Amino acid sequence: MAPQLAQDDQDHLHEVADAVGALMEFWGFKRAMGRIWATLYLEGEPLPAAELCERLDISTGAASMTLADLEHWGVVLRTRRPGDRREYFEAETDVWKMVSRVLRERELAQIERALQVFDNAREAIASRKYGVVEAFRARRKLERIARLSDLAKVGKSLLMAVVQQGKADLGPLRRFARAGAALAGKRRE
Amino acid sequence: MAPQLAQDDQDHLHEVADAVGALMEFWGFKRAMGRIWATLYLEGEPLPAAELCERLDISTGAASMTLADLEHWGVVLRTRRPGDRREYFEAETDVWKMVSRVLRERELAQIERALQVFDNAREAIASRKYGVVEAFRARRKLERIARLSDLAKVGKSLLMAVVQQGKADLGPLRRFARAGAALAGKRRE
DNA sequence: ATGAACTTTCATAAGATTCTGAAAGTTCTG
DNA sequence: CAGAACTTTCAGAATCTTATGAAAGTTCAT
Repeated sequence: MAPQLAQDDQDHLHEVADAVGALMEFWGFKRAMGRIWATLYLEGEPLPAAELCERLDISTGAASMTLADLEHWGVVLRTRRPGDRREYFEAETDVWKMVSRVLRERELAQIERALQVFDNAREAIASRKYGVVEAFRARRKLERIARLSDLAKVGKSLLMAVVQQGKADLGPLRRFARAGAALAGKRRE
Repeated sequence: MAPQLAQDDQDHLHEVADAVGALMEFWGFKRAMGRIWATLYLEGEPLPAAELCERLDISTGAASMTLADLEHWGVVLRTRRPGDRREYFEAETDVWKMVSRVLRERELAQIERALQVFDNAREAIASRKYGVVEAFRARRKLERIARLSDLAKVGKSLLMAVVQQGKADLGPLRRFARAGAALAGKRRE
């Protein structure tokens, strides 16, 4: 009803889309990805690209490319309607699926890469003979690289655990989350 | 011993510094921050800025600014030596302290901001009267924003739990980490 | 106080990323 | 199969980020 009363809603929805955009940008994606996905997600029904261009004030080119990215990450899917030449886009609604995929494919890969380098370096340093003076420093370097490895492994395991839990069900994760919240002493909501 | 035999070591250390730089960049910091911190961390003893400029091939300006950043994040500290006019820089060695501070001050803040927006929007939409047709869509939007909130809250609680655990001791976290690793079924190391 | 030794600042350059929009490419309908 | 309706591509523009290095600012031994 009252199409111009709904303007307020539009504003808020737009803000939500921007917030998601900011989060995504923070996560190393393009801001536009978050904005488009959120818009589709909130809409709940497939929208044509032109509609997104208008709502988000982006060019057709940007929309096309960004939608391709989103599709590639499996968070938006493309559908057609009989008798309509346009393509419609719909948001993947299983948010956890999206997040865990990113964790798996991006964060984990990043950590893995670093671990590789750490191990290489450790091996190389360990397998060399040093004079008495250098030996001390070399030992310290080894020890510190080992600690970096440890940290990376903790991170890796955390990620794996989170992804694994979430794969089966969001439930267990929620429990963990609640425990954490209680621990840290939160207030409202 | 054999200063040019040590070249290999230098290469590996440089790689480690770059790996840390990449991780930090991935986390939304400047790559140079990671490179400098790692160099100092591996060195184990305070180094003057000029040394860093040379080793990492960066300008004095970049070194100065980046070191200021690192200092601001509390991951590098600045010391002086009697009879030496230069300032020496040393890496904070409590890596966990660094990470948890970032989690607390940055990631958490980011999530908090988004939660705020989500709640605002929910309230605004909920407190409006809709016609029968719009009511359906509004309800769906509400429901979806709520789910975004849920996810953000899970993330927030995870972060808080991790930070909290780590504050007391890295030990508990390690246990969690191992559990996760076992769950996910890893192989070597 | 002076000035040599360092450090910080900041305008400008360099580099990287993202956006635009028109041209080229597709895909349907009639 | 012609052409209208859309979509993709991509070279260039705009924007954002990071680096440079010379000038200005400090600090300290004398």
